[in-house]
Amino acid sequence: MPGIAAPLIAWYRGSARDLPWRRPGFGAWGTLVSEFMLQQTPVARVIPHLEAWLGRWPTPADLAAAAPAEAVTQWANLGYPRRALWLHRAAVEIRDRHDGTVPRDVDALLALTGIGDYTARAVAVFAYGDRHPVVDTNTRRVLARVVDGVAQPGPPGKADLARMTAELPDDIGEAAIVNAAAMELGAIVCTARAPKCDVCPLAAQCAWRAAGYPASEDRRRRQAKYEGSDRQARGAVLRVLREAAPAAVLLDDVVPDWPDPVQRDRAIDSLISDGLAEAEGGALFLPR
DNA sequence: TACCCGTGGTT
DNA sequence: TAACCAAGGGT
Repeated sequence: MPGIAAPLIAWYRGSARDLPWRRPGFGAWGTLVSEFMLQQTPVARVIPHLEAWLGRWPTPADLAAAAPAEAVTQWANLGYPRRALWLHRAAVEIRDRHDGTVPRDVDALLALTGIGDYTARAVAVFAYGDRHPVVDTNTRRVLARVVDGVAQPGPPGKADLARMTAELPDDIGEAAIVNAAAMELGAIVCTARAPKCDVCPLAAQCAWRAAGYPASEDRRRRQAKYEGSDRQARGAVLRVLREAAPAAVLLDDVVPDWPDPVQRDRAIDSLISDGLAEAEGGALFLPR
């Protein structure tokens, strides 16, 4: 196995997308915000929201000084609004525990609300240039194909970090590029559907290609239907609160014609439980 | 571990 | 057009 680092680095230098968070001097806070937004939301949808967010709150302290409601409102339709709440909490934690500076230490990053294995290492590597394995779904798919010879990766786990570490060059700068390049390759070449193997820098050494592209047994759970789901109900309720903010909305006026009133009430209760809404005096509003 | 959590573009 | 997919994390 010749190793994937050298061809990945060469390919990345010539083919990587020009993305805002890759600009020199983008800053650790910008990187952190971008990573929150990129959790399960496509790049193209993130970019305009990211720039607006950083324009409004250029530092963690700026966001920490705002009400959670403002963060949830600014999050708009990016989806998974708990991320907005968690990003706000992380900003408060950064202000209170780290003197307003995004921490560099992976364990300190992991201790922040809403930051897990991927985001913690992404900040440490892309913002601070340290040497850690950064493993996202794209990286796992690339390794599954090139190294394991299977179409799709198994379930994510701690072992992913060790196997990515094994692919990283000793040179810190090169290690950071390999992390970014594996993600980038998975995002634009080694895609889930219709991979572009004719332009892949790893095609010559790809075990999946050599094996004739065997299909993986599909152990993936089908994504739950959105139409009629609790998630849709929550989304509808939260949209009303966002559009009314900072005003509260009478409970009777919160999606009053929702087809299933029991589901509507369940959505409201779960939003309150998550801290995304508060109720008082028969009215519902975003957390202040 | 399995499941839950939004939204909109693509096939 | 219904299903798939998207730089995950918390519980």
